[in-house]
Amino acid sequence: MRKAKITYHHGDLRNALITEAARTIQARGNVEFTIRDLAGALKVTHTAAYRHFANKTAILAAVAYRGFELLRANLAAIDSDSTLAPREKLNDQGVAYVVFAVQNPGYFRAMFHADLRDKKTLPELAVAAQAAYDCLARAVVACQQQKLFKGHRADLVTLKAWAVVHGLAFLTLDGQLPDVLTGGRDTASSSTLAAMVAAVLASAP
Amino acid sequence: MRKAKITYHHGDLRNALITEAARTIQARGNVEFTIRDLAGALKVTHTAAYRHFANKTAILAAVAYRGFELLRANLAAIDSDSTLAPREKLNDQGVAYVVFAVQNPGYFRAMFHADLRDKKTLPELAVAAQAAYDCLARAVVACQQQKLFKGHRADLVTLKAWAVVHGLAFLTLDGQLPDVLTGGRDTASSSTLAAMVAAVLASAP
DNA sequence: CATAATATGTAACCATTGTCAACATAATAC
DNA sequence: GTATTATGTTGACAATGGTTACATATTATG
Repeated sequence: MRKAKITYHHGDLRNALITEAARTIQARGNVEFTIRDLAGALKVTHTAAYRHFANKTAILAAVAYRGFELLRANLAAIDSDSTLAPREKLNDQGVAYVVFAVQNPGYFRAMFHADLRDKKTLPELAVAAQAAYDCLARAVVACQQQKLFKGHRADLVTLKAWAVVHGLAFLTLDGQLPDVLTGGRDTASSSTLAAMVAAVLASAP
Repeated sequence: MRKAKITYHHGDLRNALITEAARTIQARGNVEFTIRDLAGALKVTHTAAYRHFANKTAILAAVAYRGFELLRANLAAIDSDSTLAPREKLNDQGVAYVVFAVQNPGYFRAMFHADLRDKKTLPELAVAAQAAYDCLARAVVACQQQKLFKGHRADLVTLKAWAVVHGLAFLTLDGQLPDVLTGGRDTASSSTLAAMVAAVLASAP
């Protein structure tokens, strides 16, 4: 559970704080944490955090950044899998998006928090977000090169694909899924969830 | 901008507090407000709020409840419009969902906040939410009675329809829409937004 | 080993904020 | 007109929580 290199007092307080912040957000279900609680969980004084972050928002930004990186890595793995057809890539990426959100709600919620909306001041965050989006966009373009989605604008198709999984992700996280769909099963199991998401994506309209 | 009946000191402090809370949430972009700020904006002492609400969470719940009611009313109006074909109803409801969210972000964000997730303790909130969902479900069933979406499960189709618009709503609110889509235009104009949403919904897949 | 650089701890400040108790006043009922 | 209730105010408490200044411990470096 702890970091790798214990080279100093704590070892890797910066990363530990990010991880703990994500954990806290996940536990509370909303983007709220206190520096003091993070530090307390790591057996460190709360002011130690200021050696690694300028302020609280910087911690949140770091959580979001790592989240975008993780998501991008997941999507990129599918994108670069040469055994998959374009349509499969698109579907798999959609499933992966929801699974990521459900398994990493702490990161996912941070990624879309209002305090980080001002992308101009957080350029690297915008880059990371764009990189993840580009994976999805590539899959759509590949589909169209196979004459799929004919007559549809690629950017609109991409946005729709994103919107479905983004909506599914938040509905799941916010406990809004009708019971009929989960069948009482817990969405904690990623395979169950993946099957469910795939079924929804395959549905009309 | 003020309430109708001025029968007492403030007139209708309870409703005014709800409205002001929604306004504050909208302005801040996240579900955060203080009782003191609400009261201050209404030229009332902050403790006056306790004459109408047990605590802060009760205010939030009232905001969410009114939100679900407003949304349901919007969707129900489309649902009961006999001049519309089932497929049109479904589309129009989808557009209406996003437009509602963008025009009433204060209510919309409250409706899905973590503090209200415990539906068991807030039965009337769950009822209001279900009523809104049922409008959408009815449109899907009507479509299927016209042999649309053949071979697809009605509940999955409904969920997908909900997920798309829910995702679009939050992406728009959170400022995640790629510029290419908005074309630099502001989503504040509901007609522009409606056209955009309709285009996305009409896209594959 | 001495010293600089880095990381963490101590202590305190101070603004914010939810909540409560006691009191005051306006609206309504009888 | 007086009693009653609904509504709003005053004042205060206690907890929270971000932030800073300064002291101390640990490690790296030469």
